[in-house]
Amino acid sequence: MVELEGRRREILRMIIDDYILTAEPIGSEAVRGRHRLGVSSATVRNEMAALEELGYLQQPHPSAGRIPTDQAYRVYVDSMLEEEQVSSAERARIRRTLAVPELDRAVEQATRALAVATDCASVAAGPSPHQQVVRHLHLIPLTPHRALVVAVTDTEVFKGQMVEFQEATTAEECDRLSQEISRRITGRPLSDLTDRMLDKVIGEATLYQRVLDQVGRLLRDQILHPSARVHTEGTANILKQPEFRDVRRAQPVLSALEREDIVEELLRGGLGQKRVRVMIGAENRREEMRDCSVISAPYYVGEHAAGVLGIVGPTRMRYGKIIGLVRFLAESLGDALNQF
Amino acid sequence: MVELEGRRREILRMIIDDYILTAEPIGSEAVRGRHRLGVSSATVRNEMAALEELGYLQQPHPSAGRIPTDQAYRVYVDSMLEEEQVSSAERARIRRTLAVPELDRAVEQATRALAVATDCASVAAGPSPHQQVVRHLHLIPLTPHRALVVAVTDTEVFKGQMVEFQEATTAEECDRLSQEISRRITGRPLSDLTDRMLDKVIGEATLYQRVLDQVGRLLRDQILHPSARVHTEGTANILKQPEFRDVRRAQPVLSALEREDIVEELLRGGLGQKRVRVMIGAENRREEMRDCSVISAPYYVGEHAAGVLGIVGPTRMRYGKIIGLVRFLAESLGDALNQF
DNA sequence: GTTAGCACTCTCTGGCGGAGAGTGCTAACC
DNA sequence: GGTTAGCACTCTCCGCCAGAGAGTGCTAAC
Repeated sequence: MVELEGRRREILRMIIDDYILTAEPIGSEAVRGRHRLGVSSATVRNEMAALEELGYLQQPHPSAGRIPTDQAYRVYVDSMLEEEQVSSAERARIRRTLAVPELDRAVEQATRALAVATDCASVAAGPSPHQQVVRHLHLIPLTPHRALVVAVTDTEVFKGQMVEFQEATTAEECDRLSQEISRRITGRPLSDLTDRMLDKVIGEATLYQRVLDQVGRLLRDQILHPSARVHTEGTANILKQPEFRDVRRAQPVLSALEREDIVEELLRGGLGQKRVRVMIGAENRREEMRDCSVISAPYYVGEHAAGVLGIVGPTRMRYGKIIGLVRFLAESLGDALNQF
Repeated sequence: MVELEGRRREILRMIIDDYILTAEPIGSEAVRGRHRLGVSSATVRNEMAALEELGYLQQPHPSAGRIPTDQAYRVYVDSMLEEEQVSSAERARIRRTLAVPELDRAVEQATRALAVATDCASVAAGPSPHQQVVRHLHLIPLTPHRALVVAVTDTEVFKGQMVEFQEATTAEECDRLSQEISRRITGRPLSDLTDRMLDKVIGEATLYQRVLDQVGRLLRDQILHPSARVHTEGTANILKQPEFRDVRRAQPVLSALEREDIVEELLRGGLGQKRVRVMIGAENRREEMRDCSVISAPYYVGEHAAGVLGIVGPTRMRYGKIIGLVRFLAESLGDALNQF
């Protein structure tokens, strides 16, 4: 990729800025007129032709203005962006909504706030399962044949599931069993908890084989299996964008956003990143998302990235504003969670 | 409303049947041709004019065919419908997906199955909160200052929330407190659990005032507050319907379906109904839903209606097939839940 | 009561022409 | 050499029109 310098670079920036606001192809005269450029439209035209040659611009049809390519958005985001600060009024408002006593709900609130503020679909993934450690595991006896098993991880997520005893079991037996399982499972990262390991734990208490199976299922399905940890909000916002006025374009995107596995896949990469990550158009692996950008950021609990949140919108989006918002929400959510 | 008899009634039925399949206005010639009617198109025209006069048909524009009104769908559903049976292969397939060990997930699976089978948006509301009784309430000590409170209702729903102690509390104290609260709250319908009642319970244990506040919040916000109990699936299916090819028509519907309070409101009435309820077009109170029909049915756990599930689709939908499916899924979900 | 026939109305489609927007190219200019 | 004015060219968009097609309501005859 060729480095852009001086005026040419400025012109590209103007075109992207204008296109983001208007969603209309930008012509040479519009560039010269709206911004006080000391050159004629013919000169701008020459530059624009060069920018097209370099792969930064494209024409929807031969005599229309130009629109930015994914590559243009890429340099725009990487080196032309003025990240907008979130207004202090909005900061305060958002912080208040995050003051809820539970991780899941705080994440949900953050997702919602993001959807409202950006007019995009907003997504979040909860704690990355493989780094989690089960801190507590309790069996709560309900009837002689039923109990509720509750597991709490180090990131304060808890999950429960009903388990059934084959034989009647007293509350005391249940307590004992609870402690027994707890002793072997807690403090150990869930990523270690392969089926084999679980079998070993189970082997020593064959009487409660079935209960242990069920506990294992809880851990695997509800805590390890990450899809249940995805939040999505504001997908209908996608329809407000002019590029998705055509239902046939919008439908695949909305369908994809309904699938937790796809959302999880979109966000997964963001966890490794230190800060805000921007995936533009075809940079997203998913075919359905080739007209969309995904902006995501991990949120931290203590030192480790507990999860990711972000937005999905058209590639033509207000990157400056939205990156600022995603960054702020990731930080705020982290702050809120750290208060636990 | 005038009773419809004989041929006129048959013609209306044909028009509705055809329109449901084609989504195109139906003309007199089409009615005569597709079904072997022993009369000419002129006669059909006379009948159609009468049906329009009576409010059953309308013309999108003066020289188009006719389409059914909400009123037409109403008599269609009430008295012309052959409810389609769900194929035994599909019955088996759906029953398998519902065999999960937990109410919430069974409801989720049922909603998903419904969305896939009907190509409509599918919604469900969990157990009606006011009829619920808390059966078990446990405090699980995590640290000296934190515990997880878990409540289990008679419909096997459980919810948890973190609570904080102002002063360090031992596991034994925590257990004692747990039993104390449990004794006073369990077995009592949640609808009795007004703020005043809660205060009375709390009054006797002022030391743990704050914990009790938090327990109260759990019960009110998570179990009483029904919005968290709404599932929605397949909203993007709405976009597949030709009547929603125009984004401006689809957007309000999708936005409404994203709001849990609206979905809950749509379903609420269905709980009282003994069986399948069909709300057609403007029969729905919500302005956004005037182009949609909602078909819902309560599912039973034992003798009492535990929740409602159903679909939202265009008024032009295959009522026969979908009513059959909703009925079957409500029954199957009830069966699945009764096995607990 | 039913039907054939017909005039009427409306939509839909394709073609056409002009306006408008934007371009690339060329030649002149600094 | 970079810049610019001018111009021909291309393409979309819009309104217009005409013809085809669909469907109707009305009338008069059966």
